[in-house]
Amino acid sequence: MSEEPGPALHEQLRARGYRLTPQRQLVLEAVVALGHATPDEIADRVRDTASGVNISTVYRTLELLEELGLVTHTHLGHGAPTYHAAHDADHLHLVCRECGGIEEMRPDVLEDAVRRIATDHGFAVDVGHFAIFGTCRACTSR
Amino acid sequence: MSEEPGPALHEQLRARGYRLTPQRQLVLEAVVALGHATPDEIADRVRDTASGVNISTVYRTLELLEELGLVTHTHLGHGAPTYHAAHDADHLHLVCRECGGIEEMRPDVLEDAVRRIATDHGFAVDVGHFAIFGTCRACTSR
DNA sequence: ATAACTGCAAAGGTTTTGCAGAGAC
DNA sequence: GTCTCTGCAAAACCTTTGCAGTTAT
Repeated sequence: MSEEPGPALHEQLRARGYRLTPQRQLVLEAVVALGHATPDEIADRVRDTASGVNISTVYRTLELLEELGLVTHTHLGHGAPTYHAAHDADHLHLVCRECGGIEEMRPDVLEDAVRRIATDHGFAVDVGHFAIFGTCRACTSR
Repeated sequence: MSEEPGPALHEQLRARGYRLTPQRQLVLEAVVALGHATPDEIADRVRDTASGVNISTVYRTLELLEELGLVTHTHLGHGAPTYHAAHDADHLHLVCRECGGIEEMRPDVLEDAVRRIATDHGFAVDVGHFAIFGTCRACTSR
């Protein structure tokens, strides 16, 4: 595992003139712990662990952490976006439109396509950032 | 062009016990005419053409038309979803996260990946339904 | 001490819902 | 005449913003 412990966050923040606060640590920890989570779920999680972090602070913090490259977000459909810790962002989501289920998948399958899109369109694909919609095995055979 | 004129909609609706209303025709026409549009843009368009269709009717109608397979929607990011007429849904969207620009692309590049996802995961990918995020040529060189 | 950060409350935008009246069949 | 559909208004979400007080540095 290439997990970065606390101090790294501190450095990253300071390097840009930001400060390390308990809230920022808690939000980052929650994202890491939850794996996948919406801003709301993150706020809930933090509420359990500590005195709580206001939802607007959660939003502001997620934006900041994303700017620092520590988390990323994905749109899994209609509702709120899903946040991941950056270090395990390297997977795809298969979202079933029938049952709403979400599977994860290694991104290898798209390597070739990504290369061609870069060549043909000069577009650098961010593979983790989108969900693939369709129908899962269970729903297909129904 | 394989454009279906009015009567087809009537049949499709009746076959499922639904009714043909002016609002439904207008919304479908607007989707076809606009190519890409959010529910709000559709409502605006319809407002010009006729006496207007209430926004909640637009939502309800889009849901219905999607159920009938006449339109599809795509999540192009944060905000509102984008609707297309089903017959020209066969393209992909490249969404630049820097500038917000949207390019369209033929879906051929993904054929192979789609086949593999079907084989490996039993998941039937709906190619038109997702946006591909990344950085476009202009923003890369900036 | 200073500037950044947080919580609160209010506002903004999008989508959904309940219901009574209008309209397609 | 039915039963569906629409418009309206309210509510439910999700996210952002202004501001005054708090806190990291």
